[in-house]
Amino acid sequence: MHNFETETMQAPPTGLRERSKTDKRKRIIEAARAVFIEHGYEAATTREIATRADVSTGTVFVYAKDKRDLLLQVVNDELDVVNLKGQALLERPGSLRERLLPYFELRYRYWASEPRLARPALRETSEFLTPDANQGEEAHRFYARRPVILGHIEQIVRAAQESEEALDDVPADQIASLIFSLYLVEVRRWLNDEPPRLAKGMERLSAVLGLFVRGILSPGHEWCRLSESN
Amino acid sequence: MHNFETETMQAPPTGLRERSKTDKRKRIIEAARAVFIEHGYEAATTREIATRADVSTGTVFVYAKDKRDLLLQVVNDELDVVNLKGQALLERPGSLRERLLPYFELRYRYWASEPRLARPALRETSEFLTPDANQGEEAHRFYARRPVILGHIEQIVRAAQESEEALDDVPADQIASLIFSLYLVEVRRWLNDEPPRLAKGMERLSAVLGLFVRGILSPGHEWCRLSESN
DNA sequence: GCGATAAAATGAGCGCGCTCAAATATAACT
DNA sequence: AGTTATATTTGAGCGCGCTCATTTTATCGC
Repeated sequence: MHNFETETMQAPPTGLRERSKTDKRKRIIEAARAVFIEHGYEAATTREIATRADVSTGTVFVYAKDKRDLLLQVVNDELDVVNLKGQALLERPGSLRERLLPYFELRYRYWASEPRLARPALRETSEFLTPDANQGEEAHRFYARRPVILGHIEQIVRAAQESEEALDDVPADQIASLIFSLYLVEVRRWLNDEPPRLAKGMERLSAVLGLFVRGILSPGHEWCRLSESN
Repeated sequence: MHNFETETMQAPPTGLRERSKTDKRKRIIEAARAVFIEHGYEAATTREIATRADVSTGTVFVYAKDKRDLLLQVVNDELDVVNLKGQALLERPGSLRERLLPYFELRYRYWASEPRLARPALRETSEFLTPDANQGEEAHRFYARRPVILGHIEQIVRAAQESEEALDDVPADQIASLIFSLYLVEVRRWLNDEPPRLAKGMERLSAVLGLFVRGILSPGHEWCRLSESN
């Protein structure tokens, strides 16, 4: 309580109030991250998160709608970074495989880095959400990334169509949507491995995508050199 | 006194105890079904289920490991029937599409009949779960159906390969697994519609499967007459 | 019939996620 | 500086899923 800060150097453009608010928010989601990883999402208690963030249990729910929202806040910022890196990757040229796999590998790498976060995040977050509004802001942030990702994949597919690697008698967005579906099922399946090995995951994803892609490749092109498709 | 039980037609293998046990089990899962449908899975309380089944709250958890287990008990019996009908369907001849779509339609029909049950059942039940043992008996029953379904699909695919409708340079089980993945994503997406319309669901599933199947069909064959592939 | 024994049902109670009336801290005004 | 108005925090408390020591009930040898 010995706060003699009245003498501070400059007029703070951000009032004390606002600053302590963002401080608190940061403390809370950092605490949440730590506790989720330490005990696992289900076993983690919001009371412990509150204690570690040095706030009361009530305050936690001022900054997050519910426990699930807390989890999504933890991953959302990190996933935004992943998406940015993914976007950067789009600049690089290459075959369908050479562009698609690194794009997904980025995501696999992130999920692998913290399976304790990844598993519940992908579980709590069910397929192609309800457009329902009763979901909370962070849930919307989470789902808002999907059209972005679909856009990226579509871009890659379209490029392949224009270079005539892929047939263009099917709209790129349909192809992108199907590829994304396969990605979704495969990450989920992979995350049940203990632990999820990146190489194994990419291998299986490549196999599945390769199998699909046969149907859209132009004659003479192939997904993968040799027959190491498995 | 007049204990002429020795005279009864047969030795009763079911004592009073066992009979009242199965009675109770039936009452409980019927109550669960009703309450889940009435309030939705999340909002339903085990206390209300207990009351309706005319047992104490504790008894509910003698017959079910937890709330989720209750849900799975409700759907498991019904899904076994669906699987049986699916198996019967395998007898019928036809093209890949003519055999695959009715097979999945059976499942769509079931899920559509009670979306209040379907949504949480497919949500609580995450992708290809951990083969972990800490899951409860009913969860295992649920997942044990997957290899069966995969087997059915594989059978259909293999038949198509043998009739030379489909190429046989890819193992049927890989194809089956991919088709099942697409089904999983599509039902989930469809179940977020309010309400889920069977026709719409089958249309989208057909479109997605059609897109995939291009890659495995023999030249001269097609998934779907005309270009009503959407 | 009547204890003895084992199986099954019970419900008070625990810790959880989450709420909200009240308390407290900050800002604004005179 | 004091007063009022507003934003923020608080924690007792609620209803939930679930447990387990205790009580109730069915079975069996006599």
